[in-house]
Amino acid sequence: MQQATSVPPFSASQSQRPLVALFDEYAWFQALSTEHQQWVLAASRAEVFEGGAWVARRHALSEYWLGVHEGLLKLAIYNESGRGCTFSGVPPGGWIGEGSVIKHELRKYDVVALQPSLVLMVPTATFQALLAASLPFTQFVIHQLNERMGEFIASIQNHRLLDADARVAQSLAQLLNPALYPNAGLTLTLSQEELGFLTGLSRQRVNQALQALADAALVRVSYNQIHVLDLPRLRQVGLDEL
DNA sequence: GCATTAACCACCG
DNA sequence: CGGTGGTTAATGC
Repeated sequence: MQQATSVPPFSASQSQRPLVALFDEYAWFQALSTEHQQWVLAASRAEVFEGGAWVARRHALSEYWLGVHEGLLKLAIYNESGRGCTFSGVPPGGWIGEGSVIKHELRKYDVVALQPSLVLMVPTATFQALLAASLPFTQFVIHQLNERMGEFIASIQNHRLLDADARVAQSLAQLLNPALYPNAGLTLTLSQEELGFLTGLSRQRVNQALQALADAALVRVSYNQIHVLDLPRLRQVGLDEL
């Protein structure tokens, strides 16, 4: 894995569209006053990361609040021997890193791009200023933290109570949680190996589970992609027996 | 028995 | 070629 191109000048993004068009897709941005929107646009930037690139490193200063505009990120920890532990995947529409930004802490996990990704980067100072000045922004952050807390609790429950097939189903469903990831589509470009890291299962077991879910017409699997056909039923897999 | 691991190979891009 | 994924045999719980 290599660092992606990272020269952060003050200017707007090097990518195709103007920043305002990117940010305007997010409800929290639309809820800001015009003045507060200008704060964001003046200080933020968009950056493209290659698949496999580090977006942020554990133990580094959290300089940005990160939004996934396109692609897919994951939150994970790697030890010196290269063994990793994946906590969460973050599809388009997801915003991460409030915790470290709010607490002025070093980042507690690595952020890796699993696919070529366009990431919106809001500087820590801007985030703090919005939190202090904007009620809509504060409400959004509380909602976001609350929603993700629920997801992590569900993750622990899934891990301890559900069989492997249901755990895979729940992990996929979590990646499509509209409250956290409003811009995620129904197709995930994600290798079965990565889904194994995400669920704590072997690649082979994930493959079995995906075939079972495909047989039940809940998903369709193709090369490096998983297409969700029936999200409501996928969400329900394994939970009826609890 | 069921799941994981390693190994091998075929296929896709 | 490298990444992905289907399969199998050995091993572990």
